[in-house]
Amino acid sequence: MQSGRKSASVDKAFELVHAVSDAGRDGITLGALASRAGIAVSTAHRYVTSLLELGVLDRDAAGSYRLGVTLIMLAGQYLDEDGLRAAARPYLAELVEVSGETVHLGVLVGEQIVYVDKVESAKSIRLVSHIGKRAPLHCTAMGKAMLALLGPARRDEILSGPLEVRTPKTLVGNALLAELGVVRDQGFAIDDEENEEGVRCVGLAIMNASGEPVGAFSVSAPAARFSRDDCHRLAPKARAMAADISKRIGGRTPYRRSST
Amino acid sequence: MQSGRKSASVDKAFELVHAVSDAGRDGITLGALASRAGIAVSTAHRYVTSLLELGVLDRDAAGSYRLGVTLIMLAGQYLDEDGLRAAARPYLAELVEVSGETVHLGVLVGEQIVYVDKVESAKSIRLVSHIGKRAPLHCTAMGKAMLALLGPARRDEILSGPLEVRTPKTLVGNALLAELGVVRDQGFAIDDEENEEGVRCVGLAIMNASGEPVGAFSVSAPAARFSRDDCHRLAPKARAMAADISKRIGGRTPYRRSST
DNA sequence: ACTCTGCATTCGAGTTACTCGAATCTATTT
DNA sequence: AAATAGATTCGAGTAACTCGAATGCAGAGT
Repeated sequence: MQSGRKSASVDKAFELVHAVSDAGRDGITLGALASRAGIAVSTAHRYVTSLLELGVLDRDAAGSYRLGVTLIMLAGQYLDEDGLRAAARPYLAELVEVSGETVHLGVLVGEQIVYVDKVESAKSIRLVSHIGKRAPLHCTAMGKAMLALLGPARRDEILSGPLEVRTPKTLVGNALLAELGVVRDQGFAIDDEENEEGVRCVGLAIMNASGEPVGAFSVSAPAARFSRDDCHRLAPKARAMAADISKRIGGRTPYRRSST
Repeated sequence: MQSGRKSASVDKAFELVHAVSDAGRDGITLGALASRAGIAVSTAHRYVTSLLELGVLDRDAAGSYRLGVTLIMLAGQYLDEDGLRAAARPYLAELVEVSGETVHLGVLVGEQIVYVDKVESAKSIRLVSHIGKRAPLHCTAMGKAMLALLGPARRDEILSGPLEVRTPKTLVGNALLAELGVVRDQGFAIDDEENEEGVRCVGLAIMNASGEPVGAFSVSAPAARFSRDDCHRLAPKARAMAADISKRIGGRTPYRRSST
């Protein structure tokens, strides 16, 4: 095998980083790391040495490996430079104003949403959430808004995978498929306690120039004070925003096509 | 040259990532990237191919390279697992309550602070700030709080470097050194518009078991409504918190030693 | 319509820097 | 003091890397 077109070292290094990431709060030892990543201990050690020096990984008091602060710095840089985020910010802020609830911005990554921005409402009950957190597509407002606009092939590929039933109200199978039709028609998605009990959200997708959904935003609030009607009342304004944001990033207007 | 103790590939890959990070909002081309990192274009291409596939880098519409969302996911994971952050959270929240102003948590990385957490005040004038953002040590409340507790050798090393004068009130040279003495004595630092005009902060360091400052927290507010007296009024409570947080992460009580 | 220019991508020869298992070192536990 | 678990170093062998040059591709200029 001569020169492939990518770097095995880089791939393995990030496999290690992900292994550390997956290890969670307790960290992980070198040996465990090596076996998870499927490489020899001594090799893993070599990589880890570099990653430590770079600050991508870190060691805790017990000597276990953790993620390092370099990741935070890079992520901060990413957020500073993210065009979608910059374009969406003012709209999100306005949406918090009019709704009085917390607003999130997410991007589509593989079969998940990654939260990249959040504007919190002044109200006291804070929904715990993190920038960088991931969430599934099928049971969130942002996710369903994007799924509804995805090409049928890609969409079915995602829907055919295992879909976690997170609450009694989570939709899967044909019910979900039907729901996506409704989402496409009305131009927004409602997560009616499908992802987390007691939390209701409205979500809308943002499109790029090729007409693919690249991200979405949502308004989330405790179900007790945020009814389905509230969602519908918010929708016209939010739809105009989704169109504006999409235009700002050079994309198309979402929800303007008929599709299977 | 036989087996060194670290991986050249990993080092170079991250040099590329940093080069992309430094490139800023406009992204960067492969050629420019290669020359900045000091490697051949074809080699850079190989690395970049892997980094793209991993989502660490991304390409924009124009084909320029940008940072990718994988960094956000990893950073989110880091924040979830960060012990200091977990230990400090409740205190920071309480500090926002009592002060009514925005509170930040930062860690010491090299000669800079990296912000890892923020709890915003309800008040409307929002100080723009980002998790992941970096700030210098010599002209911030967090930075001075940590500098004051750093070993003299390390401290002088940092102070002897070039120190940016950011505002008319920024302290450098002997004035700064004297100020650090005051900080050590009183157990907290005040940034009196030294980093940014119109912004005043109180900062306190958090220590690890070896007695080194590993992080700090600060209360920041518009100078107009946050006087030096306000800072002093807040100090006793904040000092108790710094001690508690340090203890929680297995560290010593800060500001309890005499030093040069 | 054609060429030019800038950049991305592929290719192939040469060799560096990687990979692995085993040995050694270090720290913690019994 | 011995045992255990993990980190670190070593050395032989070779896979995967590096570089310059060639090729491919798209947009700008004439």
